[in-house]
Parts: sequence; structure tokens; C-alpha cells
Amino acid sequence: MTAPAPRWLSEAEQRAWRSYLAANRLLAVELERGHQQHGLSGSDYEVLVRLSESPERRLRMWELAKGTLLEKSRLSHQITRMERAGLVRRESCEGDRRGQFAVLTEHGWDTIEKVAPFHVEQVRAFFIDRLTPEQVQTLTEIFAPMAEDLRKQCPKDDDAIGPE
Amino acid sequence: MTAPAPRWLSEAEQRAWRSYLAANRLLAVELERGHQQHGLSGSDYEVLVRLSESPERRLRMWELAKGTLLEKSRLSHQITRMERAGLVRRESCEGDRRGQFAVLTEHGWDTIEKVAPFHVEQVRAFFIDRLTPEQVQTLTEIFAPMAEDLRKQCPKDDDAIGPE
DNA sequence: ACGAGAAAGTTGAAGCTTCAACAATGGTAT
DNA sequence: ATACCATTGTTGAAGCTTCAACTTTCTCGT
Repeated sequence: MTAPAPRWLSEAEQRAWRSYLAANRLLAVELERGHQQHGLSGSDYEVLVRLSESPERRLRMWELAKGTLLEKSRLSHQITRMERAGLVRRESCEGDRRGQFAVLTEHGWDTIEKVAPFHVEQVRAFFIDRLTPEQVQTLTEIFAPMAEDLRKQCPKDDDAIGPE
Repeated sequence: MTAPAPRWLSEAEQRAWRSYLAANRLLAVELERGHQQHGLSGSDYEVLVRLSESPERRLRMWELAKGTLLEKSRLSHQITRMERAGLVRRESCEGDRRGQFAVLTEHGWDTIEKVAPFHVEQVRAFFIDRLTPEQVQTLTEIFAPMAEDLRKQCPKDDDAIGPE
């Protein structure tokens, strides 16, 4: 019994896969740089976005973890740093004494309001504005279900990255 | 003079952008987990791939840095760790006494040969096999030039991530 | 009511990445 | 030749992420 022959990618598949990987990485670096110009990390920005979109500008830690796809331990450290920077504050949760909320502060709100327009411009410049409406559609058709499937894939037993 | 009104994303654009981000992240986590099962990190794997595809299974540090899109300092630490693990070895370069090669060891070669088939299966399962040939084509059309442009964007003055 | 197990978060240590400073060599114009 | 700047690569410290262990509280079955 020998191992099954690997199903290597075709040339075309390889091109698609590798350009995707490269664009990914480069885009991440570029966006990160954008955030840093405002004194934020990418994770800071993501947390600010999620909180700013939430009712009362606050979320339970585990909701925020799922929203941002950060694992709970990392999020805990992340919030500690952001608290130190005055962007968020923790509030404990009546009704579940294990629970904590992360709450956007005034300063956090001002920050996201100030930074978001720059970020959108970057996303447009490097991504969205390069695409035709058909391509926007195609990307959604590809990546939305892919993300769905990958969420299910996440092991349930550990710090799962569950459904949104 | 006030700031120009932000050009927010449309609903459709937002869906595309956010699914792309989510799929990205989840895919990265999943692939990372795959590598870990063989005792490698994602960066380890990438370095092994690049070296295994190179003449004499070796590359100058800066070539490897561009190939993997890692900055030089990170690569230097990365190679130190991989050297410790017996996957690569450094060789100094005649003709340019500043230079170093990273060279694949036997063990490094064996490792990539063993691991690559699993990795390809993962890439197929979560990405390539989900796509029609037209979609493969579309992705290449989108991401290949995007990556090109982003490379140019990289500041030349610092540890640039230059053209492949 | 009780106990077992699940869920929510935190913590500290180890590992990885980033940043700035550095050493050494190479290239080039004068 | 020499002075000057660019290139190649390394280093250590600081910051971020991951991992496993832990605490506290909740839930559910009996």
C-alpha cells in the first residue's frame, strides 16, 4: 500500500493560488502601514469597527472574539492594551458574572471616526476600485461560502472561531 | 475647507470585502494548523518551498526574502530557527563576502517532500476544488495585477519587498 | 439541592515578529 | 586611491501571539 499520488495543481491553478497569496500578504502589509500612521494596529482597528457597529457600542468578549475571528486569549490581551491606550474599557456584566463587556470610549469613537475614511480610501485604491461589478459579485460568490465552510471546520473543542 | 466626504463601500462591495477578509483569515488558520501537524509553521513551509524550487536548492538571503515576502530581519531569525531544526543551513558566498546562502539540507528536502502532498490536498479542499475554471481565471486576473501594483507601492527606502 | 461538566475570561511563559541600530562589504564618482 | 553612499545581513529589545493551565460562574441532570 503506497501513498496516493498527490494531485498537484495545474499551471493555471497554481497561478491563481499564488497570486491570491501574494496579493493577500502585500495588501495586509499595506493596510497595516495605513493603520500605523494613525497609531493603530490592524487588530486595534478591527476591534474599533466591531464595537462601533454594535448596540451601545459594546460587546461581550466572546461576541467580539467571534466577530473579529480572534481567539479569546489573544482578544483578552488585545483589550488590555487598548484599555491602556484609552480606546475601550471593560465593564462587567450583570446577569452573568463570568462575563465582561468591551465598551468603546469617547476616545475610541473619535478615533474610529477619524481613521475610517482613510482606511476606506485604501481599500478602494488597492482592491474595490480595481474590480468590475461582476468581479465584486464573483468574489462574494467565492469567498462567502468558503468562509462559511471554514467556520464549520474550526474544532469545537478548543477556542473555536464560531459562526459570526 | 472640510475633509472630503468618505466614499463608503456599497452593500455589495462591503459583502465582497468582508467575505474576502473572513475567508482569508480562516483559511490561514486552517492551513497553519495543517502545517503544525507536521511540526512546521507556515513560514517554515514557505521557505522550504522556495528553496526546493531553486537551483541547487539554495538562495541568497535577499532573494529568499523577496520570494517569501518576508522582511530581511524576520527572515534572518526564521533561518536561524530552521537551522536549529536542521531544515536548512547557511553558506557564505564567494564573490560577495557580505552574502549568505540559505541551503536546503537533506532533512529539509525530505520534509518538504513528505508534507507537500498534504498541503496541496488542503489547498484543494478549501480553495481550488471549490472553483470553476472560469473562477480560477477570474481570480488570477484580479490578484496577479493587484500584487504587481502593491509591490511597486512598497517603500524603496526601507526593507523593501521588491519584485519577485 | 448537588455534583459534574461546560462556558467565559484571564494569566504568564514561550515563541514569533518588528524595529532600530549596527557591522561589514561593495560600488562609484572624483 | 579615497571618500561616500548603498547593499547585505545580523542582533537584541520590545511588542504581539499562542498555548496550556487556571479561576469563576453557569447549566443541567438527578
